[in-house]
Amino acid sequence: MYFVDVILPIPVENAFTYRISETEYAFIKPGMRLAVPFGKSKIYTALAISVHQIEPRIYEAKEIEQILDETPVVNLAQLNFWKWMAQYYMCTLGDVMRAALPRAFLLESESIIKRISKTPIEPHLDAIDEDGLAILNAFEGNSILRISEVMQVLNKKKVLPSINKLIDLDLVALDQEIYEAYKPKLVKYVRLAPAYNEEEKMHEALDELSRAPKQRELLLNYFTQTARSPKPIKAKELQEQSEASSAQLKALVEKGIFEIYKIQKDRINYSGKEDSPIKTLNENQEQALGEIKTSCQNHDVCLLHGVTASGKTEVYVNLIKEYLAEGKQVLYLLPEIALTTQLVARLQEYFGNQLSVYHSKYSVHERVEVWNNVLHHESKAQLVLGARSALFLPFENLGLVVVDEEHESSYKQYDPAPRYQARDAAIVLAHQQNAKVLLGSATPALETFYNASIGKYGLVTMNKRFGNVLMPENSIIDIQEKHRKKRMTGHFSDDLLRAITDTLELGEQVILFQNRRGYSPIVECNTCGHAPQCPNCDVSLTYHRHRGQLRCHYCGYHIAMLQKCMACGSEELDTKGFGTEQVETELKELYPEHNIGRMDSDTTRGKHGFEKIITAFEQGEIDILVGTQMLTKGLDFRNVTLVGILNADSMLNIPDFRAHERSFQLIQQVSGRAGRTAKRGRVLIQSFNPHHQILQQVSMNAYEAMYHEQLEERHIYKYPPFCRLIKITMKHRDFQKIEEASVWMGQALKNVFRDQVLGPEPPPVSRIRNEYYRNILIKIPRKQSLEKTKKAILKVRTTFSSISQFRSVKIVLNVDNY
DNA sequence: AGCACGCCGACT
DNA sequence: GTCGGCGTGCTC
Repeated sequence: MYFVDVILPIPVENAFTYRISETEYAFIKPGMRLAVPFGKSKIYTALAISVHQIEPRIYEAKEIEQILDETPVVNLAQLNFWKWMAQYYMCTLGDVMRAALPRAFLLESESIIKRISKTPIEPHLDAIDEDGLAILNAFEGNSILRISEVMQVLNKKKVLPSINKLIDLDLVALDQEIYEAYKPKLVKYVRLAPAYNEEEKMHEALDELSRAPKQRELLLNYFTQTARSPKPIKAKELQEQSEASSAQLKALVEKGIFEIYKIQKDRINYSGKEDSPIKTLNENQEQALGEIKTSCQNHDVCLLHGVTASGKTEVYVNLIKEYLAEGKQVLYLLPEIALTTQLVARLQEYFGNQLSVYHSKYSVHERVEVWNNVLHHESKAQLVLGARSALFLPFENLGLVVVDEEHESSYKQYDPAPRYQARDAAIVLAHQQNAKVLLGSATPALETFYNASIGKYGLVTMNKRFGNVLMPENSIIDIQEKHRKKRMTGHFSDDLLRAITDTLELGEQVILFQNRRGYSPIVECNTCGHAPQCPNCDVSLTYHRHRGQLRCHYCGYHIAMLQKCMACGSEELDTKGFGTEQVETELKELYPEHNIGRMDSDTTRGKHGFEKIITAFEQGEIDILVGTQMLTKGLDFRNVTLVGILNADSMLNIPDFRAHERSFQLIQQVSGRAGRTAKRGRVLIQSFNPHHQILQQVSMNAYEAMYHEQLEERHIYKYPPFCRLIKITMKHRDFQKIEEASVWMGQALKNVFRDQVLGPEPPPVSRIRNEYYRNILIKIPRKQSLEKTKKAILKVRTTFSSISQFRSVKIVLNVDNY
C-alpha cells in the first residue's frame, strides 16, 4: 500500500493523505502537482510533499485523480521557505501555496451535468417535476450544463435536489470538468512534406500549381527562404511575405505539399540589443558600490541610503552584473506600482535576455513561463524583476536580492493570508539560500535604519544627487494665515499659484500632490447636516463627480448622486473635503489654456491606464499633473521643476504610530520628483500647522533628525523596532456578539500578556460589508520569545473557538501588521 | 475555503 | 405543511 501526503490550497492546518499505486509511488516526487478529489464534489490541485507506506488509521484514504507534472514544479528550497512563512505569519501552508503558485498552476474544476442520451424521458414523465423538465429542456443545444447554468435556468440557488432526482432516474449524470488554465503558446511553422523532398517531385508540384499562382508563389517563397537560412519558417511570416491568405496556405497543406508543425514558444521575448555598456559610475556611485561590497563581507543585509536621484539604480545594476557573472540568480524587488515600462526598458538595455519580469499585470501564461524559466535555471531568467509575489519563484541558487524603495508599505500584504512583509521575507529567503540582500531607499523605514545603526545591517550612504544636482528648495506655506488674510483661491495659496504660473511660463512642468486619504469629498446637507452613509459600512459615501455617483470605498456600494437630502428633502447639498478630482477642476478654471492630468486609482484603472498618463506627462502633453501617493514611486520626470503639496496635515493626523514617519517619507519622495536635472527644483508645502516638527525636518531634508526623534517616541510608547506587534482583528455581523467576544478575547489575552495587550478597540471604520470590527494589539518586547508568544495566542484562540456562542466570530491574525 | 447536513421562521 | 435562511462540522 502506497500513499502520498499533499498540501491543498485551502486554509486547513494539516496535510492530507491519498492512496497511490506502486508505479505512482515510484514516480511522484515532492513538489509535483496532483489532482485529487476533495469532499463530495471538488477536485483540487494538491502539492505532493512526501510519499510513504504508512496507512492512515482512522480514515480510508482516497485515490488521487491524476498526476499533473512530469517533474516537480516546486523545489525543496521553496517548501522550506513556505514553512517558515506559514509559521512566522501564523497561517497555513495552504494559504502560502495559494499565494505562491501562479494561478494557472491551480486547476479549475466545476461540477457539470451530462444528459444520458440513451435514456428516454417518456417513461418517467410522471416522476419529473417542473424544475426537472426545465433542466432537461436546457439540454437542447447543450451537451453539458454547469451547475451555475442550471441555477440560472431555474432562477434559484438550491438546484441539487432537482438534479439528484434526475440522476436517480438515470437521465443525467454528474461529472467533474477539470481544465488546466495554462496552455503553452504554440507557434505554427511550415515545412515541406517529406514526399516532396526530391527535386523531381518539387517540379511536379510547381507544375501542378500553375493554375494557382498564389499557392505557387507561397511555395517559391518557401524555397528562397530555406535557401537563405536553415531556420524554421513561421507560417504567419511566409503567408505575409507572399501576400497570401491563410486559405491559400491551407490549400497547400491539404494538397499534401506543406506540413504545419508547432513549436512551444515563450510569450515574453526581448528582441532588442543587449549588453549595452553600463553607464560609467560617477565617483559617489563608485564609492557606494565599493562600500556595499565591503559591507557584504560581514553582513547579510546592507542598506543603501541614497537621496532621491542619487543614481541608486546604476549601483544596483553594477552589483547585479557581478552576481550574474558568478552564475547566481538575482531577484530585484520593487513595489508593484513602481514597476513601470520605464524601468523595465532601462534594465533590458543592460541585461537583455537575462531579465525576466514577474508582475500581477502580466497574464497567467506569462507568469507560468517565468516560473518555469527560473525553475529550469534558464539563462533568460537569471535576473527577475518583480513585485512582492516574485519572492515565491522557484529559486535555488540566489546570490542577491535587491529590495528597492525598501520603506514602501505596499511590501506588506494585508489581505488575504499570508500577511507577509516582502522585505522581511526576502531577508529570510536570502538567508536560507546564503544570498545577500541590498535594501535601497531615500527614506528608509525606521526599523531598517535602526537595524543598520546597531550594526545588524551594513549601511552605505549616498548624499549627493547624480550630477551634483541640488536638492530642491523647500518652503512651507501657512494656509491658516493665508485663509485669514484672504489669500486663498480654492485650495491654492497665492504663493503656490504664483509659483505654478511662473513654472508654466518657463515651459516647465508641475506636480501637485493631494493625499486623498481622510479627505475624500463627501456630500452634506446645508440645512440639516445629514451626510449620506453607506448602508453596509460605517462610512460616509464619497462623491465621484465624473460618474455622478456616491460611492463607498470599502464595499463598492454606489447610488446616483442625490438631488435632495435624504433626511430633510432640502435641495441645498454641498460637497465637503477635497480630493484630486476637485483640485483638477479648480485648476482647469485657473489655467484654462494648460493641460491638466490626474493620476489616482480612478484614472489609472485598466491595464495601461497608469502608463498612458505617465507617457503623456513625460512627453509634455500634460503641464500639471495632480495625483495621490502613486506620484511618489520612483518616477523620473526631467522637466518637472515645481512640486506642490496641497495639504500636508491630512497625512500627519492619521491615527497610527507611523503617521509621522510615513508623512516624512511621502513628502520627501514627492519632493524628489522636482528638479532632477541641472535646474534646482522647488517644493511648496501647504499646511495648517507649518511648525510641525516633521514638516520642518522635511524642509531641511533632515532624515536623521526625524529618525532620532521618532525613535525616541517609539521607545517611550513601546512600538517597533523596540517591540513586535501582532494585531488580532475580529469580525461579526452582530454588534452585541462582537462586543462580548472581543472583550472576552481581550481579557483572555491580558491574563497571559498583561499590559502588553491594547484594546479591544473599534477601528476607525468599524463596520465594513455589514460586519462589525474590533482590533486587539499585542506588543511583544524584543527579548520575549516570539515562538512562545504565538503559541499562547493560538491557545487562546482555540479556547475562544470552543465557546459555542463565539464560534461564528471570524479572527484574523496579522504579524508585524505595520 | 467550500459544501452538505441540519435545525428554525415566512410563504403556498 | 414546504422553502430556504444560515449555524456547524468535515474534508484524506
